[in-house]
Amino acid sequence: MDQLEIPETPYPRLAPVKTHLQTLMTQALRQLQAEGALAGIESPAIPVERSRDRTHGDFASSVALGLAKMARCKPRDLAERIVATLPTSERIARVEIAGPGFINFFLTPGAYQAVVAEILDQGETFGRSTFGGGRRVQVEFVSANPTGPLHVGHGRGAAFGATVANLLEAVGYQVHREYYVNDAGRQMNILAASVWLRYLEHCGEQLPFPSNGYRGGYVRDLAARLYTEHGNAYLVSAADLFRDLPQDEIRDDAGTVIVPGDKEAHIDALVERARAQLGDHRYRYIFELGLNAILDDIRADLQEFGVVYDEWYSERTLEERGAVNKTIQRLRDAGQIYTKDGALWFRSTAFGDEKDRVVQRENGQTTYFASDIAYHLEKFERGFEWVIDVWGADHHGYVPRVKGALQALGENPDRLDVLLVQFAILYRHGERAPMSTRSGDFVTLRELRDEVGNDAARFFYVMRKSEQHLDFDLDLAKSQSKDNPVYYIQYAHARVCSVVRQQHEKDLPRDEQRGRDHLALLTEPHEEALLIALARYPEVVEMAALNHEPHQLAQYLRELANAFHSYYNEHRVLVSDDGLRDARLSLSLATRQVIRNGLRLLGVFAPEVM
RNA sequence: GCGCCCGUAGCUCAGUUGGAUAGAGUGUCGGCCUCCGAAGCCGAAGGUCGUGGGUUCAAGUCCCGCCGGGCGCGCCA
Repeated sequence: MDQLEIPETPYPRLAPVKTHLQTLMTQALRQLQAEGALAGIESPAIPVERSRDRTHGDFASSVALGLAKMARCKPRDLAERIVATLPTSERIARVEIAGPGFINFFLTPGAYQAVVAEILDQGETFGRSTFGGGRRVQVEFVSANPTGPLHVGHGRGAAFGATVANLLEAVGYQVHREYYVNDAGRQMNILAASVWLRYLEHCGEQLPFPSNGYRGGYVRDLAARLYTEHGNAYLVSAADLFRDLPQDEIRDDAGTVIVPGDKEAHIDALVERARAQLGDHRYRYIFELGLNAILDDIRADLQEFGVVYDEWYSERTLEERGAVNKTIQRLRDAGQIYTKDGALWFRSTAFGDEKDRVVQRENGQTTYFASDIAYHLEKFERGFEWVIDVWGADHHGYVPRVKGALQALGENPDRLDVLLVQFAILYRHGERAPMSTRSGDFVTLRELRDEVGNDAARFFYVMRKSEQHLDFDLDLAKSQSKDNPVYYIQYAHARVCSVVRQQHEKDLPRDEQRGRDHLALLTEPHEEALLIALARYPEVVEMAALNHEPHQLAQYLRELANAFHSYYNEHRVLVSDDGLRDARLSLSLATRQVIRNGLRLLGVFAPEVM
């Protein structure tokens, strides 16, 4: 499993120029060692990074600062010796020592310009790498219970998970995208009961709708559909139905308890009653009706959002195979199960959890946790070397118990990474949009997509670090101006397309080879800045992928677009000189390619015209 | 109370895994279209990085204590 870990060295696999510099410095250090200096020092990882400040060159290394103590000399002196020993390279214009002992590298113009040809050669594969070596990683995300339509919170998990998956694929992992469908659990029974109760109301029955039932409008819609298609075939007396049930908990609109009760016991009993009164066949029909309608809606919603899955994994199939009971048995065999108060408990405290957890309730039902253990165990058994779960941050307390269970079963919990995504808060006209799941009054993902469009939604969702609360400004997402980063980036792409159209309209000849032959003419400061931005792309993709940080890519694309807009504003592409014109067209096309590649990873469309 | 996450420009956020003088966008103020799309560009102003210690050549970044905000702490999922 070691090979799956993100390498300890902060510089796992770097863009060609960086590795080139590292190689040169490694050679220099070896040379110094051969000469007797730096005795006893193991060849260290050599830090090289892009300089923040242009006066510090293009790349900087702090090796000398790190090794000075062991070498027992001043950092600047060590830097001097390394630089003096450094092999020459045509990609390096000059090397300087600065500050406390940094080694600053200044690249030759040719080293910048080469990236244009590289991008044009590689096309849509530019920025991809083989870092992952084809290892199989599973990314499970969204996995919302099919008890209602997706809301805006799920949307962030969808955009984030899909982008993380795309990024990992881009750096060479074999990615399996999966949605875990909770189609077996108690919540589904509650949905079925809710639909049926609304149906009874539709038939004219009076009844106290349970506090734990699903109240969304879609439940009534399903109930109405049941009535339209089957009339009174599912009608029973509501009075009989509710007789002698455990007292429900009743609250007023403000959420204050008016009548105390056990809402869980109430709803469970109600589900049982429903089953008994309807009989297996009719009950099953309503259950399936609700499940299928909602799941179809979720599937379509995500697909329209550009989120596609390799597999929709059914919890029910786990149960039907007996996997849940088998897993509990395995935990029991491992000595980690005990009985208390009639329930079965997993001793998760033995694995760092705060308290032990129930896997089977007193009434015999296995818990959500139990099937989740079975599911995660099965992920490993299916051959995934690395498993990533994307969860809402409110589930963070759940992490230790799942990892603990895996450990108890002899699996390595480090093979599971749980990425937590904070909620998104919608703002409209500077005001917080109401968002309450309790009453069923929430903004759905579909409503959001309809309002701001898929592109803006995808981009805004991943614009911020996932563990950061997201303020989603609806008005900004809809605006078509530079204020809106999505339009800003897309506009840069469309602009290049427009230049190409102009070139055709003006009948200006273009020769790709001539463009490549004249890349050396790209020496304007704006051109240099753009070339550097383009060269950074593979590094950005790699860092974004390995750290699970799509926002890095989003941020980068804005910077790249800015570099292009600035250049475009300052210089004409379609100049009369053939060589310069073709070189600038090549640069523009390379920019378009990178924007397109980056947006694709984010699931955002790259338009030719806007 | 305990645990996890977050405190960086008026606002929304980055900050290259510990590097050099902390950066963008937005907002405010001021400039740029006879010229490839002004859905754009350029400039100015704006900071005790919540706070107090510690670690070291070097801390916004790592450790500890406070302060403030969010979430979690069910035989719910």
